[in-house]
Amino acid sequence: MESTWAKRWADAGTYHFDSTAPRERVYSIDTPPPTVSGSLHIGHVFSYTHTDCIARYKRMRGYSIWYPMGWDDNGLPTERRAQNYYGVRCDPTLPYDPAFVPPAEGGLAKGHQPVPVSRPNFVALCGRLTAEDERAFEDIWRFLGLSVDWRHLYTTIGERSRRASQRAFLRLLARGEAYTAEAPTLWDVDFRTAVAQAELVDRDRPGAYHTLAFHPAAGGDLLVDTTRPELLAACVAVVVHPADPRYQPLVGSSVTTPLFGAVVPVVAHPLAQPDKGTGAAMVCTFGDLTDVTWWRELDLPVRAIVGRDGRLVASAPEGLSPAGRELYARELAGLTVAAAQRRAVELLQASGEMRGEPRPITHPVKYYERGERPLEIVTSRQWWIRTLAHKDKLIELGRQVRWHPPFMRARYEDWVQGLTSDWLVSRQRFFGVPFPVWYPLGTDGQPDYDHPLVPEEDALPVDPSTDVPPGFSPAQRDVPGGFTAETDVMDTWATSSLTPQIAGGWEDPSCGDRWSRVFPMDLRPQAHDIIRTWLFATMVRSYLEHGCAPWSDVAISGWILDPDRKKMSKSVGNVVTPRALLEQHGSDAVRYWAACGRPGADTVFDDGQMRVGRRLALKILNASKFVLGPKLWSGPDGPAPSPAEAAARAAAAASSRPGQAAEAVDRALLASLSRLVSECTRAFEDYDYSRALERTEAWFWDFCDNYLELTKTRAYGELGLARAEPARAALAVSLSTLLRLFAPFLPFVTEEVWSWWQEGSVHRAPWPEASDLGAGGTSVYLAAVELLGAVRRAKSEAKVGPRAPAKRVVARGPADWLGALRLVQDDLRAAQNIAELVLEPADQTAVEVDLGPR
RNA sequence: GGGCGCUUGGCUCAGUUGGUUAGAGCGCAGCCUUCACACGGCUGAGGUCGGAGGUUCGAGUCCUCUAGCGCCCA
Repeated sequence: MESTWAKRWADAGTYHFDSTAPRERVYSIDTPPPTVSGSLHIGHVFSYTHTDCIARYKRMRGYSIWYPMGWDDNGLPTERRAQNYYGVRCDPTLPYDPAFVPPAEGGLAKGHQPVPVSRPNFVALCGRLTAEDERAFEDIWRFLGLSVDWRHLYTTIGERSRRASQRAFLRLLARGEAYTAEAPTLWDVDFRTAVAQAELVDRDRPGAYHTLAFHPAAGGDLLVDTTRPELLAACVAVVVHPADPRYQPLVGSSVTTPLFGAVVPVVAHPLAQPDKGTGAAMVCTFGDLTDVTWWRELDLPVRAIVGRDGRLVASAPEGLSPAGRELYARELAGLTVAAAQRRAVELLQASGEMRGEPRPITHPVKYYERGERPLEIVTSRQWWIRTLAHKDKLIELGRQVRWHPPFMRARYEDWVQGLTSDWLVSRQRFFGVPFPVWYPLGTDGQPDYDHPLVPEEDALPVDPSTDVPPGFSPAQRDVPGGFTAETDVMDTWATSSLTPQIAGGWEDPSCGDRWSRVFPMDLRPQAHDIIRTWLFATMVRSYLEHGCAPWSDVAISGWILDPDRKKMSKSVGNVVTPRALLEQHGSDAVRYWAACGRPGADTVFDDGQMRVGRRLALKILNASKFVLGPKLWSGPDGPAPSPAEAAARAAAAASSRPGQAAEAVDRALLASLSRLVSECTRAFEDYDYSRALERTEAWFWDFCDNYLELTKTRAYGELGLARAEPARAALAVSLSTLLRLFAPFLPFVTEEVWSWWQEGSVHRAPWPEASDLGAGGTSVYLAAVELLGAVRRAKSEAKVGPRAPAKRVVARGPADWLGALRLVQDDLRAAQNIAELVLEPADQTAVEVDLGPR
């Protein structure tokens, strides 16, 4: 069923966006592009189903739905796979080679060295590698029934993305919102790249305090505790708390560092913690982020000793004594940080300037979220986008957005409030969008970073390693008086933060005026773990480029937990692949499970719930067979009509409105249905799809158990055609309504049934209107259900079947209840095979069932 | 350390602005098979809502404190 309908929907363009719809009739979704490395997992199915339910609802409400799909192929995971798969190594200084053939497909043989390739070549290889995964992803999405308009597929490394990223960057540059600066930068020595604040994680790690003796001019010792004695040569100050009485006399004086003989000031700063170690800390450039703060706020010099390779640099920094410089060069230069620490401790112990043994502690250390070694801080030239200056505005825009669930906004605000630096967007990687920038070279061959050369917007996208800046010739590359290319690429978030612009066709003539019809968008669905990255970054870009929030609503989905309540993730190895599940249970069933997950709530993976979904889908199929069955639609002359004729009669009945001629119970049923429609509509408007599903499901089950059983005899015509017709109409109207209420959740079974008797796709059918179903009370129906239940209970206790005759049933109760029952008594007697139904006034409601002799 | 969320029958969860005997599904038990459905149906047992205190005529539903779990940020 899945493949059949997926193909028909594609052929018919059922989910196509109408690019002529005015903005107020458009509902636009900023779809999260899944990362194309490996495979989708069940968590993707979960959250994308939520979005699809919303999209389908809005479509039925008459909106033209902007619902593109994207693939996030830009980034480190793909880069690593491509290196291994093709046996290449990217060298961004090389020019493009159109005839390049990679040395391997599927991994390099042992002993062969990777071949260096230019960045454009490397990017092309990454594209080849991801193309296959992307096909598999699309397959699964279609099989799941996402109502995506596949004509608007985008990728985050594709030409459109590169053009949009570069254009947006150039505009930021022109407005001064993007800038380069030589600044302390968190650096991963394994990946050899800078890392932004949003990509940091704290991990607990063993360390040790070392107590070092610094030497005040006045004599004696100033004891300083440090976890990083290897950075002693980079020490530029000793810092103490301003209110710490122990060190008051020393503040403002100078001390000499152990081993290296540098003279450094003793300074006061509130970030020094009196209760930590001796209360005096050494400031190094740079051991951690606090050092950076001290360095900046106290206006200290730079003595950098850790290089980008994670080893101590060859030459000692300024400021050391001659003996200190020599010691550094002889003993420490070239060592890794870890080796340098061991050596430094030996040297300090030998000189007597370390007191006691190291005291082990466990403390949080900053890591790159993908990294395996603690980050170092190096000073380097990087590109930044201003965020600190816009914090207030960003928080205000966050408040303009409706969050689902609302408390998720706190995550965003906390993050924005806690920002301590602008957004670092340079990455020293290869598979990404290059900065569209070159630098002029002076006659001395030195680049002038303050006056970057930029391309015309018409020329985008460019790769500065191959393309040439305006007014220069290729021969001037890297020669004095010529130019040199920026070799860095942008952070992947700098591209994916532009998903509305990329997909929506911002400043893209080939997309016509689409942009003005889809932006600002209506919905950003995403998971809560990337609020600080993707959501935040998108907000920044939208604010800086358009001055507004990029969407009106944000729907945050939860995670999938395995039965032990652990988050399912690839690294833990507890993921379930979706394909097998979809085939085993059916897409509708898996979607049912997903849609049961409340917005924002982490949800346990539960295939029992999928079985329930499958049963529901099957029940819909069977109930529909009954309602549309020829036997139900026979005319006065007896024989059942053809299936086609029955379908036509049912369709005609479904479009009828409940008239006064209808029996009371039929009107009551439709009134109940009307309330259901109101409730579901309200729930969907509030993005509470799971409530809509839950209510519809409960109503449907009651409809099958009670109304169907109650009116079956009458609907079959056994009480005459005149009394059959209103029941048949109520059945047809209910089915039509239910199919549409279920359609966002169970697109396949509802479409299948819809096709039996209706024109067009149920997914383009109008969402039901409560007012079409009549008003009025439901008490007749409720009374009937109550009596039905009582008789069933009696039969169950007597262990007889539901069709077993009941000799006499006495219903006692208040007059209005009895009055209600009187209006359905024929149906009741038929449904439960009751010979004699007696209604007796009483204060208390009670039902007495006499099944007769057996 | 700060913030957010969760804690309702064996399991997974609903309980909307506080209001009569706390709901559902799964699981469990019993029963029922031609007439839409055994990839089924009906009926039933089972909780006093993490703990303590408070507001109120009345609290799972509001307030305070507290415990456990989870997530985010330090």
